[in-house]
Amino acid sequence: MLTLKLIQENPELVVEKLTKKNFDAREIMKEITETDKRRRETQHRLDMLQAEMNTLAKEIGILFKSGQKEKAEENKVRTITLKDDIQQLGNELNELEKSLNDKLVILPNIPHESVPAGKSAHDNITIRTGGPAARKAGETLPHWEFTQKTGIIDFETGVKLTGAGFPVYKGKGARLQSGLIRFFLDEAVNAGFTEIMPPLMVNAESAFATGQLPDKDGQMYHATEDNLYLIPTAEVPLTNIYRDMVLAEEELPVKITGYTPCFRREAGSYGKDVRGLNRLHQFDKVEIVCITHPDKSYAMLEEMVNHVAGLLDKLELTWRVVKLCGGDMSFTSALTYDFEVYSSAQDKWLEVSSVSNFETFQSNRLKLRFRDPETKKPRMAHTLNGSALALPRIVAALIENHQHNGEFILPEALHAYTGFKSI
RNA sequence: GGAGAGAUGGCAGAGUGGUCGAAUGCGGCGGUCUUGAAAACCGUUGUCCGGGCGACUGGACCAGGGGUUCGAAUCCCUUUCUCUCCGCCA
Repeated sequence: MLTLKLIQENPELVVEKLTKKNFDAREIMKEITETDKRRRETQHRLDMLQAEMNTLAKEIGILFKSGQKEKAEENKVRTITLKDDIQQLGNELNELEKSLNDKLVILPNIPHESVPAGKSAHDNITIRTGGPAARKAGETLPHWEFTQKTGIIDFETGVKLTGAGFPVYKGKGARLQSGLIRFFLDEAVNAGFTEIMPPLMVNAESAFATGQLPDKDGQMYHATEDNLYLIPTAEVPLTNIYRDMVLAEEELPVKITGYTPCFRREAGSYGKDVRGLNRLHQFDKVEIVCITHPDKSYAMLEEMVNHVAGLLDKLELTWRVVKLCGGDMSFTSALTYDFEVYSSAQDKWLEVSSVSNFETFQSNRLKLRFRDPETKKPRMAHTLNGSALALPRIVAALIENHQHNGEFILPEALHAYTGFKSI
């Protein structure tokens, strides 16, 4: 959520910057400005009435104490209309505030100035590449064939147990999963992140604070009986740890990591893009989350990008980093880098990580602040997060790029984690 | 799941209808003293929303929501959470 202050002080700038996200904010901004103006006026009138009421009540109290009952009763009569007015204005104010909030919540985050204009993924800009040269397309089996042949991932049984998109990992397939998770966690801890094991379900308040609600309602599994949501990413519980907090400046930057399964309904996506591991309802991911001083968030973003690049290098995958264009960025992000790895078997780039700076967009909803030592006042911190990494497509890419004569040879970095070198 | 008790400022803890944003202690910050520090003493000490160029000023906030009352931290209802006991259980 954008801060009201920014909107009040510079509405034209907000409109202009949001055009990069292909979001026409003119109409909504006009409404916000008007609603805000009315809200302030109403607040002011209400405050005055309440002040009057307070004095009156105080006077009545004094009159009663000094035994002037008749005079007190006289004053009481005057409070009746005041009370009505206060009630009515209070309702008006509530409605204005609600209406204002409903409008504010619709506005996406303002993109960083370096974000390229564009409509779709085609307009993203590749800024870095790494890893070995891509293999020739078609040399290897796609992962869904390889995993079926070797029996390490059983999609059919997943369907039997739960439904499509819930695979069962078996034997070396399961060992590969748990090994990768520990590998990613170790790497994150070595890079200074503190490991957290959060709950896998969150309440609506948490889902709202990180922006999943109301924007992505319907993408999360919802346990209606208890009104809890299965987390679509560890970002939700990890970031919400710091909801409603004022941190000391020395506590920054916060660097935390966590492994969780992630649950996504993925309503409406079918077809060949969802084949095999490409899109699942439940998948494993190690997430990294940072909270920084506003001046240091972009340096942190680079650090996170380097961390992910290091992981992909150790896994000996062919990767590239793209800077997302305005049209392809998420609602909440100010700047996002996507990592993609090349799969020769599928002959395409698979998105395996997304690293973003949200600046104060999440903090504002989270009420996540730090105390500025200069002013001694709370000030909003910046939040960032990234996948480091999401497993399924990494597994797909590993299998599809590291086959030699029908055998999947694991990258050396994983040997200690899996206890075997090939499948 | 059943019975009972409770939720107050950064923390501990008073306050059971009026002048209470809230005693007191601890902590924090500033100062006096000191070569420096400690101790002692003095002062200060939340957040949010309005109004004002500003000094300053109005309002809200005692877990959340609703109610009673001229007036609620205090009374009533309700939700959530915590604790104790019982039951169940990995």
